[in-house]
Amino acid sequence: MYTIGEFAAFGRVSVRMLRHYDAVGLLRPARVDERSGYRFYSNAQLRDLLRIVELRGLGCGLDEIAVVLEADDEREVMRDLLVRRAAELEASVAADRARLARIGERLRILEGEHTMSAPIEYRPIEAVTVYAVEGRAPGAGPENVSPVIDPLLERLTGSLRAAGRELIEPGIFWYDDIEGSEELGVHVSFTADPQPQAGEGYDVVELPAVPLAAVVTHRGDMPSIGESYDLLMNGLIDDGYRMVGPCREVYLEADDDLPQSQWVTELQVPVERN
Amino acid sequence: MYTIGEFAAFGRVSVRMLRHYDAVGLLRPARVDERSGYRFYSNAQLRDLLRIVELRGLGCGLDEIAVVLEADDEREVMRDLLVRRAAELEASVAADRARLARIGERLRILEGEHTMSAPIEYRPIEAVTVYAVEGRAPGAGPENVSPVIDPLLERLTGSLRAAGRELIEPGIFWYDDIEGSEELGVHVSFTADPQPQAGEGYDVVELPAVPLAAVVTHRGDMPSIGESYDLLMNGLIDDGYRMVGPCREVYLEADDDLPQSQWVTELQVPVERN
DNA sequence: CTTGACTCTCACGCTGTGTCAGGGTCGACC
DNA sequence: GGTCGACCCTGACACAGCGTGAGAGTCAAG
Repeated sequence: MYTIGEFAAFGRVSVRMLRHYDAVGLLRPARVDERSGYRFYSNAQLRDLLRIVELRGLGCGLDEIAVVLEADDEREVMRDLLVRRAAELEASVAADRARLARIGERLRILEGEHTMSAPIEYRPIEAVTVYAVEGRAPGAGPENVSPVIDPLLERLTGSLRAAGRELIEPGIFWYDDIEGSEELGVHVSFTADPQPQAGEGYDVVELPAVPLAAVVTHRGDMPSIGESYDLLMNGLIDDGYRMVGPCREVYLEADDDLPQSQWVTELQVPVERN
Repeated sequence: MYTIGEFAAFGRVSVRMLRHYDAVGLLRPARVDERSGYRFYSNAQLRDLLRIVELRGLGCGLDEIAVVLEADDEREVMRDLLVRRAAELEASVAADRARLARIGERLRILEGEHTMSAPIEYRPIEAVTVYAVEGRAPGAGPENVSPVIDPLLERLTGSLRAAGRELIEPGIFWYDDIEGSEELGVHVSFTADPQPQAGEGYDVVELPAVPLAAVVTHRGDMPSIGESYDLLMNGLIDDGYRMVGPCREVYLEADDDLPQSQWVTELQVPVERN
């Protein structure tokens, strides 16, 4: 029998936490003195405590730990928990890495920005007809969108080749919000023939003319395109415009045999004067 | 001027959050209708909103973001924040990696455990005099302790060699709690000469005899020693004993020219019968 | 005028932990 | 037997960032 203080010292846990574990039913003291309310723990419970501190150290939730402690086949449940937790950790590491990459990009922007001006043009855009495919990204931001783009592009080029059509530059991507969903609609397209023809695996879409758009030309690879987006968004607000429609990316020079650092992409966003 | 709903859609934030940002003073609406209480946002604020969602996405706290938005030299402050955040993320990734490693180890134990029995011996241990050095680890667990061990070992072997003494096997490590601190005392030692002699850079310590200790022999490398500790702790509780003192590790066969997989280490923990 | 979409405030929930206040209990020492 | 210091008790508030819900007011279109 240990007092709560001794017991806490064994597990290197705070007394507060032992009381909390009692309150939530995770680890009830073996005996509670009726008169004083003092908690007493048995050494059989030391084992549970060690489990708890270990699993907590791995970041498992108290409810998950409770399941393990109460399980008939502890090993089975424990293994499940650990495997699940490992998956979560992998995901967390991946997310953090993505964040680090974005921070790196932002820092580069920050260093360069004070020498760069914002060469934003404001001009109308003509309607254009394209062959397009559509997908969905789980959210905004490059980390969500990039992995969706590639398969879409594959699908589109595949379908167009199968239909015997040439790829006509420029490629045009655009994005739109989906009603009542967190997702982002992702559209990948190539310019259509003069007499557009429907076909299997792609849609014929007419992108409407835009009376006024803010346009910026991005020269460089795709990972750094966020830089140009940033410039565009901030610039148009500063210039007294506001976005009124979804954004388009026009790939003016983006051959596969050209290094990405030499690609030229136009970002177009419909705006209105304030 | 946008209503809260429109504004929320732009930043892909929930309406709830915009109200929250208002409440905590992070992003106050440009205008609030006196009669209805409706919030209205200007497009100049769109820029701040974009900053907020971006920095939130990177995991920055609202208070840190507030500092950036209110800063005179935004770029300066922003860079500081990003650099700091990057460091935090690195740390977080490292921590998660460590957790993953531990999970891997646990899973290995779990798979093996059902074929292994717990060959724990219970026997007295004689007093022994050693030459020792002492350090501190920031907490329990191999991830805290390992990085402390190596420098201590270097220091001890260095001092003993400088004093012209041979290293007498076995090496003995032990750990003890430090009063009123989260830290763990870490002691590294080698057996002393028959007539122990004090010297520069090491202490002469007599490890007291232990009336009864639970002892398990660990055969294998150091990373897997947690497995044996686990076995020992759980085994002695099951066998009806309890820990009454700090743990010792005795390195019976641990020459540097022996592969770690063939090392033999004895774990000794003072116990009492319940 | 009604209806439906939107907005308002206020409030509680989650997690795991620290901390503070105000008061009992225990054991040792005088 | 009294006193003191170390320990323990309960209960409450705080944290960060967001979800959810209740009950009520507002706005614009039909």
